[in-house]
Amino acid sequence: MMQRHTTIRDVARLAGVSVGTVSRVLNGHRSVTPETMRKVMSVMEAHAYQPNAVAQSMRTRNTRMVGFIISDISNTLFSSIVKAAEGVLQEAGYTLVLANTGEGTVREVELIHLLQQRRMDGLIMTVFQEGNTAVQEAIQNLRLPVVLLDRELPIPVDAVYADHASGMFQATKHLLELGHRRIALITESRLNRPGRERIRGFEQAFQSLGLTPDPDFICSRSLSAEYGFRESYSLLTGSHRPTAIIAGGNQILVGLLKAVRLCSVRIPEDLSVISCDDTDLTALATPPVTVVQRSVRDMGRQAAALLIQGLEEGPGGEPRRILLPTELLLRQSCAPPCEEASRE
Amino acid sequence: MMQRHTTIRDVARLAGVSVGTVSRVLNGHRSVTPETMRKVMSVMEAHAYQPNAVAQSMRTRNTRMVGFIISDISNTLFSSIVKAAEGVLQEAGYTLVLANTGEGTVREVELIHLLQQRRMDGLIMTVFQEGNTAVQEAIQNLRLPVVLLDRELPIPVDAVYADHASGMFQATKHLLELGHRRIALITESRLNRPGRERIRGFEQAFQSLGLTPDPDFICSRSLSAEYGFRESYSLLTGSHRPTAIIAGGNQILVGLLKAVRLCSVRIPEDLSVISCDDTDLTALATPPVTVVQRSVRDMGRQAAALLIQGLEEGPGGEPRRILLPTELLLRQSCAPPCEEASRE
DNA sequence: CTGAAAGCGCTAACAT
DNA sequence: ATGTTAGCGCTTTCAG
Repeated sequence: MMQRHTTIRDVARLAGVSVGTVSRVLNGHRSVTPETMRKVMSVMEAHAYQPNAVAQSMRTRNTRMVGFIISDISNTLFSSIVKAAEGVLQEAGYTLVLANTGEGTVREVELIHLLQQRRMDGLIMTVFQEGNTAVQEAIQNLRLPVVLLDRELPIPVDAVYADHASGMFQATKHLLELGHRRIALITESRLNRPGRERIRGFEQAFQSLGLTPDPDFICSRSLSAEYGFRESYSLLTGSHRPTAIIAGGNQILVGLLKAVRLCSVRIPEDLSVISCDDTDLTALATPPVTVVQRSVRDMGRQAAALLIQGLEEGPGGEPRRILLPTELLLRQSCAPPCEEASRE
Repeated sequence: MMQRHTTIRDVARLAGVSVGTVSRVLNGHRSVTPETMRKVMSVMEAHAYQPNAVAQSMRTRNTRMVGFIISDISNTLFSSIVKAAEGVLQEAGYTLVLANTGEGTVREVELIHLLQQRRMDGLIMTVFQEGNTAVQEAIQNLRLPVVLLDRELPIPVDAVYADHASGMFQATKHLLELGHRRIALITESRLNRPGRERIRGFEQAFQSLGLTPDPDFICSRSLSAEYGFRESYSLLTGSHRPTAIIAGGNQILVGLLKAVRLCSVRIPEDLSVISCDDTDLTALATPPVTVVQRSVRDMGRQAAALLIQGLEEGPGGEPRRILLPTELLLRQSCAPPCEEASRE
């Protein structure tokens, strides 16, 4: 399907030099006479010569392409990370190859292999389930620089983490200090780092006051909006209602707000709400939602920077781990629990 | 940086056959004895042989990679389109290469050339400004299947459009029928198809009732949230206030809602609002926002399908254009204008 | 049905 | 400083 393009030989012939010389011009070697250089360049210009990157990759054994494997690129969190990473990569001369897994572990392994066949120089990814050994193996056999996003695997691999525990600690503490005791947390599975860390921060906040959270109020099975809705709905309509709910993820918040609307619950009078990750929705909801925020831009940039570092330094060396801060951004979705609710 | 991988020669040697035979097995040629095949396959298996796609591309002159050039992947509209397109492409054995332009026309041309050097089989893109001749030239010289998203260029190229005019017509008509006359439209520049079409639908709705829209109420210079805020704010604080505002894009709505909040304007009592494209925000804002909706999923899928078709059929043939429907989704952000406002 | 060999476009020695 | 040449890993004639 490819057109017949001008090749380095065409340029060489037209400029009256050898292919080696053209190649040297192309790669900016110093040992080329200014005049020869000029001659070659003008031929390239005139024929709009585009070096064939595939052939270059074949020869140099690197593609300057980086694979990005992600579960759902349409999630604003991920797309923001991708954008930031792509910016850094582009700057460094790398091109980003995107693969969406759609939350399938099988697909994930397939895509790792696919990108390996396509000879990516490195990979940035966030595995679907940390515990999956097939994926772990695939990554380990890769022998490529890999950077994990918010995932902790028992293999030596670079990673960028967000400090979810600390953010969740602050969020929970905030609610406790407002007087809440019946606080629910809806977050993704503890089988992945973010879920685990959030629950840890949540429990620690209770413990710091000598309290213990109600285990029935910790819902951690998925990060989908659907799950957020289901859990919120059953919490809000159950007999033992929480006075505050923390949504551990932007999609969970979407489900939570749907349930809140359906149940005609008022925020913050009837229910205090805190979410994780700042989005258009949290900023513009009524009332604006207090969130545990972090810089997704930093996450993407750091991941890309880490990968590039790994690419340039070559294999070996201790795995690098970067922990990015989170902080509580107060808005208007939290208030002391109403007396009636507290008395229940 | 690449590891020394098992090659087709290794496999051939180990299986006691020639490289040609291994290649035939790899490509599923019928003319291979079942036994030879088995032998070769088992060696491949044993050594986890991964054919080098770069070498294959070099030889076959196609990469099975498709470039996707977009201005802002973090915009939920675009990331949803990318996701849908990627799904279809993956299904067909193509891999998506993503390039974010960040709204720079220079960068756009550079990226087109970059992806050309990397020998993409095809391109899906949405140019930043239709009028830019440098980009038009770059696309035309590409000699590759290209699919444009919501852009109309004076060159023969496939494209997928949304029927913005029709949706905007309905939206405007809806407001007019509620009694609004001072309706403002904030949308992107008419230099691009969506802006042009939206304004066309807007004007036609007025004309269908023998009316003419106030030209001061048509703001069309950008699709950023910042622009949406600025225009909304000056509309809402001006002496000649609109009773309804239509946001021509999800980011413009973000700006509009910020201005609404700042000005303490009530929706829909003081101001009716309609937006374009359904998002979490429009569904969960208070009140939920009436929108001109369309299937972004279809847009991505159709673009990918069109490209694949172009890839398989080869060059030549009339450019294909697909028009996707839009429709008005009524929610609670519109009401008749209040008397006081109407009298002004 | 299978092997041998040419060559895709480029880079990097090695010569000169 | 520049030319010559050997591959990179694969597919595809062309023979046999």
